[in-house]
Amino acid sequence: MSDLSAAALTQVADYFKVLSELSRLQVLCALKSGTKNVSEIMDATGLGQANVSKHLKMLTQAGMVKRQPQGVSVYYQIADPLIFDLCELVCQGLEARLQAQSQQLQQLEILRQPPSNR
Amino acid sequence: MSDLSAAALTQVADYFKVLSELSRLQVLCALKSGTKNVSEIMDATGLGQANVSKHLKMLTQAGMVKRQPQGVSVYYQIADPLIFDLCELVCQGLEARLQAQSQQLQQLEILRQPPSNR
DNA sequence: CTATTATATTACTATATGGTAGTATTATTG
DNA sequence: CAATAATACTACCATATAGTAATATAATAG
Repeated sequence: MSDLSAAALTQVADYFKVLSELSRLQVLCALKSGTKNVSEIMDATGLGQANVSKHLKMLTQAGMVKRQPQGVSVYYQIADPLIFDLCELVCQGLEARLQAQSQQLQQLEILRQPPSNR
Repeated sequence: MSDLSAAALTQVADYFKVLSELSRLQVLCALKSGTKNVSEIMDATGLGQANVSKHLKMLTQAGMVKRQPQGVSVYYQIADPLIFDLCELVCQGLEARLQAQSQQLQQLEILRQPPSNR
């Protein structure tokens, strides 16, 4: 757990770090429906050009996205569908937690009823 | 993809962000084998006291870890086993990528054989 | 070759955060 | 109550990084 896998854990942490920014998740979501070039990604996400370019570089280096120049523009596509499995799992977890919280709130509501007699 | 789920994507990003640091993954791994108090976590990870405390706070707020004071010490345990499923998936993905890379290296090796005759 | 368009890179600022020393808080013991 | 031990909090520094403006590079059209 300590020495041996510290390097491995670092790689896992780095992978998660790429997925830990709204803008990059937006780029990935924009590519979920299919291949897009940089301009199309900018339109889909509303992010600036330099910004999109930077994020795409990170995503490419992380192996999550594949880059293919085509004429004057460059098309990108999802290279690692695992990403969406991960997001799906996290969403399910968050959803479950929200439901639990709303249940707790309901119970508080019940307790908050003013005493009917006394 | 754009407006509606931006808030949802932010939550997903925040979740990943908690998992995107080596120290926090080390804390989680230390807790994988069972409940531990802060001192034990410090021993297992080699992290400083204030540092562990801060990370534990983040992990608790993210719902990944459960806090239970017991006498003078405070015990923590994994509250969300999903974490390890996520790490497992990422590890598998990284492993697959490494294998592919080593395969590519092998092919390069073959090409690098010096011409036997001429 | 020149102009134009698409993308990438660089330099910079503002912000966020990991680590740590010092201090505060809380529980236990005598 | 005083002393001690375990944990939490605060203030601070150093570093990393998201966003952006300006510039560079590459490909195509004329």
